[in-house]
Amino acid sequence: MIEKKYKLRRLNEPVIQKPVVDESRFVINYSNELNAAQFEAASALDGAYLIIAGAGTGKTRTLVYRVARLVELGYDPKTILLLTFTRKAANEMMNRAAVLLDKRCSKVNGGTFHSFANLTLRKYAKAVNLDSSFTILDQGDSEDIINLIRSQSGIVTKEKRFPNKQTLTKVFSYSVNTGTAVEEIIKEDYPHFVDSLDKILDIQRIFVNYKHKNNLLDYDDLLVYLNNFLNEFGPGAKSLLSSIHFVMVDEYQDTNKLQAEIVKGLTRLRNNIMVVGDDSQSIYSFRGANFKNIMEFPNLFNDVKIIKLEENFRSIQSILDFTNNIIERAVEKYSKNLYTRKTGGALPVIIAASTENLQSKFIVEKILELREEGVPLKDIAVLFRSSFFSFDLEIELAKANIPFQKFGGMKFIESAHIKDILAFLRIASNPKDIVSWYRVLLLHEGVGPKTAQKILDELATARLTIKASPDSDASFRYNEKIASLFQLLYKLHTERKLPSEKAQMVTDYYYPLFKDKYDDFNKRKKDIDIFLNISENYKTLESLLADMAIEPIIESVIDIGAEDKENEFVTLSTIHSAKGLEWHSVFIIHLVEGFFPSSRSVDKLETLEEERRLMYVASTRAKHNLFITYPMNLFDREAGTTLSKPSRFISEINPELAEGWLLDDEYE
DNA sequence: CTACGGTGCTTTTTT
DNA sequence: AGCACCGTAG
Repeated sequence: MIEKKYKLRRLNEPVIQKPVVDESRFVINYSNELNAAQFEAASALDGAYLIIAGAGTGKTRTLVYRVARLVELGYDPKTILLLTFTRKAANEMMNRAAVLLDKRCSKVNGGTFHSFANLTLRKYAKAVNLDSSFTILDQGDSEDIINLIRSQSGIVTKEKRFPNKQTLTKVFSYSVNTGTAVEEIIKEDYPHFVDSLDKILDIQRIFVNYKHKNNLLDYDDLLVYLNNFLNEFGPGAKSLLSSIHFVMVDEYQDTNKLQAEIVKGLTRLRNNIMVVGDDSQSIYSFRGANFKNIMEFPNLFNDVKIIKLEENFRSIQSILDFTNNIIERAVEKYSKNLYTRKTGGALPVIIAASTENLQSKFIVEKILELREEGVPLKDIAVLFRSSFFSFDLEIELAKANIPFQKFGGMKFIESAHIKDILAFLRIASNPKDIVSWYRVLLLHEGVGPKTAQKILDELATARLTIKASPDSDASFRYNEKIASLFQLLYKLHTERKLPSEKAQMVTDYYYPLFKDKYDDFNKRKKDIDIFLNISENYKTLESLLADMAIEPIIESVIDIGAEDKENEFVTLSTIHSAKGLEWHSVFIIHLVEGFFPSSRSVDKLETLEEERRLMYVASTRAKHNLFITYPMNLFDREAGTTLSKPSRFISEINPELAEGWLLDDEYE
């Protein structure tokens, strides 16, 4: 803490930087439209900057203005690299900058670490010893492969408990992202598996090999390869870096060690880096993010200038008091002093409902009431810790005919039927993609794991290749169905057609299998239509597949309530997916000890602290109204008991900062 | 070797 | 409540 205070003092030193710029040369009046701290950040040029931006302090606005200003100064927008947490965030920023200045701003090089890695690696594949047609594995794909290895290697015995595929995938990924040895993670977080360590490492080794052999990259590999590419600093990397003049990273508190290294690597040529973040909003530690990253940033670069944004433009005073009270209890943080000029409005409300269903009914009524008062549905959100918390509410909203859209939870591309279709296309793009082969083969009647493996073995020894029909001299006799599958794949692989045409071919082939496989195929069919629509936006199969893996664009329609999803809907969202967004009125539900904070987080200080930051993120989304609800009886399937204690995050709150309501059964 | 039905187990959060 | 794993029938 003492150290931090010292660093902050540098803030007040006179700004030595840059010859004075004549502000009148700009189209935009920067100093007028930004406050002092924002202006300082937005007008920064060369050098390293850390912007500590509290919730609602106009972080995005500041970045947008900086982009516009750099463009106005004559820098080529393509030389500005803007790394954000989601593609959505990047697009939004570029659009805003384009509106602010002109369309030059939409040419800015923006995206997530992963999407940037994807594009870079495809372009410079040779330099990192990759085939540029690599396939990207999402987490489910990785799990499938690990599961395959796990069950085939004969490593797992019934007698002894062995980590399941999710656990293994998590451990490996965490290891890569944080630079921690697998051994350490097992010892620390899974001590009961210490005995199996050797076998776990075996599986990891096989997994790494497997990916390499089959031209597969998982999310972590994208970052690892990019980092290596930058570190080796060969001709390719040099040419890339010479085309990047400014690097900006948003949501820096949610980057991990590997990403920090990449940032360092990206600035090898020019030391121009600006990172923006808020340590109090770091909520991705399960992905290896470490909020200490942001605190260590000043040690990573020379002469880091720290700028703090502290004026909150989002919330009214009573909400700000409430959220400050939550975060004050955090054990470790940069000290910040958020203030607002917005007064008026009511206190946040804490509502106790006797049951979960009553909680839902209350929210429905309140939403209707707000709409009466003129608050559009789009300005209302219901936030929760885990996506299944909203199941009951979804039913009630549907009954009341309130349109809603849910974010977080089941993704469109994670649904089995979409994964099926993608598997065909992935083989067409990368015939070495064994996971997809496996998935596709298993769809066929009469083909189980053994037969699939047999076919794959034939493929591996090249006795079998994708041809119009399987080799007659292959040692295995194939049935007609498999023969027609091979014909399809052959066409997909060789014919020059648009992705949408290929997608259509797959759908035609898949439809009968699909109808057999799913009882609810009618509902799922809509997803397929959506997918066909999406595919029309792409010129190459590779870009379609990469985007589907890296940028989960939309939600499965199965989850969408009413029809007019474009216009008016209430947002239901996990807190994680609500990051960076704001609404006039916000509900946070299920504030029950054991649910939020989750029972698996309360034993360790670090994880509990993260839950607290989650609560902070959730409540700082509210501009005007904040409703926090909890059912007094909530059945916990995992524990098999009913939980009834209000979350510590509400019982700890200074009672003067919120109003308390008790719901009885009048809603019944 | 696959299909199928029963039973127990699991369940944060996401690129 | 939905999926993964197991045992059994065909």
